[in-house]
Amino acid sequence: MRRDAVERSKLILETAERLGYRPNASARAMKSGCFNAIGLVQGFDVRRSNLPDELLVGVHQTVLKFNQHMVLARLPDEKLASTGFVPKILRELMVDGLLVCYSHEIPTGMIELIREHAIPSVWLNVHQEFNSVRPDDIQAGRLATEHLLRHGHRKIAFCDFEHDEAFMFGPLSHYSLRHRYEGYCQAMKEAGLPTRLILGPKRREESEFPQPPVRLDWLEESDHPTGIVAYGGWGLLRVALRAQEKFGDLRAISMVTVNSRVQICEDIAIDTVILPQQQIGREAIELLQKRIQDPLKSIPSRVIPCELRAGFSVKKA
Amino acid sequence: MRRDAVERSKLILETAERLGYRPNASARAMKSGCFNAIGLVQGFDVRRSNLPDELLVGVHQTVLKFNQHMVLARLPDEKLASTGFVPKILRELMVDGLLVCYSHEIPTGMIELIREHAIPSVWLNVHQEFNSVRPDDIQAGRLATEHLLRHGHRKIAFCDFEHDEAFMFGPLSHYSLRHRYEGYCQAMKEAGLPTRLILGPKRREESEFPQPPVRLDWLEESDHPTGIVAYGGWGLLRVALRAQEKFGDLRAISMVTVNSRVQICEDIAIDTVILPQQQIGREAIELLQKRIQDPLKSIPSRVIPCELRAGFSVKKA
DNA sequence: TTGAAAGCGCTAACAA
DNA sequence: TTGTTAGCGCTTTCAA
Repeated sequence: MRRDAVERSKLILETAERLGYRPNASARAMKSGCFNAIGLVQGFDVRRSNLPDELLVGVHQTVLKFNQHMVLARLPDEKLASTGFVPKILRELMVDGLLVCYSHEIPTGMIELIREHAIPSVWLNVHQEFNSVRPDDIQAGRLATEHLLRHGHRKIAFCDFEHDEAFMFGPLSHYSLRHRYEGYCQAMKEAGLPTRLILGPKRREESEFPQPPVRLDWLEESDHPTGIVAYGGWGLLRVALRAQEKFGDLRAISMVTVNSRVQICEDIAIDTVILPQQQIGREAIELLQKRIQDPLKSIPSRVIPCELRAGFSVKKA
Repeated sequence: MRRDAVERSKLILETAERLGYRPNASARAMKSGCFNAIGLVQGFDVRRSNLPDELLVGVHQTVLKFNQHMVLARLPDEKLASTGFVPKILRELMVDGLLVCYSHEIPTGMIELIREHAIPSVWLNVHQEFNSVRPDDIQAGRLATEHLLRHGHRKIAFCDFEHDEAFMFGPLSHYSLRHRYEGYCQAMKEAGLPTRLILGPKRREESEFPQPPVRLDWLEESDHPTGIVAYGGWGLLRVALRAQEKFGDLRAISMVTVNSRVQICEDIAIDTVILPQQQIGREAIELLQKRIQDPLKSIPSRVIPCELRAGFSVKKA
């Protein structure tokens, strides 16, 4: 009997497949009351809501584990600012929760819109106490600095070649810049060393030309820094090339940066504090499951530590 | 009466909004028989299925117009190769059509899997006669070459610093490389000039270090090319730097490349044949609508012409 | 003009 | 163990 049943169910499954039967996800959703879907909300502007590939990989892997799928909602930034526009993903019921990816200049009303509609949501890379996941940028700054200190450097500067001071301490900058700088300052203070902040002229839109030159004047000082902790970006190449010119060595200035992956600069792999993007994606989805289960309960944000990956851009001082 | 009805319906809509009512997309899908959703299928490996941001923007804009949303399916490449694994997006009914983004090394069985399940689909950036959208890479190669010819160059080479010959003419390379080369050859032949192909040693994985050096030996020849058409990638920077060293001018060798956007190389905007990614995204979605309406009818692939955007990397010969 | 009901495909609960 | 049915939320159709 039992044996019979097993065989029969097997036959049924085979026949179903042969006939190309596929269960209807909508019907199942309606019955079960949940969509098995997570919405990913971001803007059209990449810089507003940058989503590194590594993070997406983490997200997809985890979503797969929960047998969910992702619904992508890329929202037109201008329309969102204007009155009354509500994107489809908020207007209709179609996902169980939202992953919100706005790190810079979050569109007006986005936050209220999401709260009003009471959809369980988790934010990526924003500095808020609850319901978000982000890397520990303070620790990242520390790690980078301590790495240079371990190599005997004493004159270490923190550099961001792409932003000026007004921007860095203004309302439009991302907290990660200030946090990494803070971590750098902490490490320097603990080592009893003075801090130094080197900022650049503000660069223009990426597609614009010409860009203002990267600030390299500090390299001309007799007592110039021997190591730098960089916020990111491509300025490091210019530093290396200038070092090549001046000291005959691309690696004359030791450099550490913070990034999602190791960046190659003139065939030199940069020593990098790796942002744990994949893990961030994973934990964000896991956090979101909890929020879906109990939408009213806010959950403390998760702050994920970073790891240093040594390259070839740091020498003994 | 009529007036009354209008006011009443307004009141109802307001109340609905106030109470946070949102129609259930699944219920609607079940009733209407269509999901108003497009699935985007890609692999985890970025190089296998690269999806430039511009293309996604075009896709999202168009999908918005049709009141659809995107479902993202990132498929684990290994599992797909192994027997029996069928991803959720194919296993269940949840989208009206698929946008398939595999340009390189399409996983075994992916094609049959999609055909077997008979889901209307459009492929991106593949060389097939029906149901795909891609840029006109032959024309791209021509445009780049003609641009150099117009500037008086006669010794023009086609370069790809990242692949060797075995790869280029082997089964694993992307058709776009051969097409761009073909376009280059056509233009040179029409001008009565000899062609020259410069390939590099194969580069290793992006994250690996060190990379083999870019081939620059041709620059040492007395009769070296004065202009190059490049397939893409970062080799141009090395050429410019070598030109700087040798001729005291970063722009001594005129360079044109093909890319989704203008690339800045040592503050020089490269003359670029722009791949019309946004339009590709748009047309792909439009094509997909037709396929959804009539799934049995194959539609000839659309080949989108490119445009040249002048920069500062081409000088009169 | 307004209201009731049927049915989309599925599953969980219930009856045979 | 097996087969039947109710109902998820929506829209369309039909009846009042």
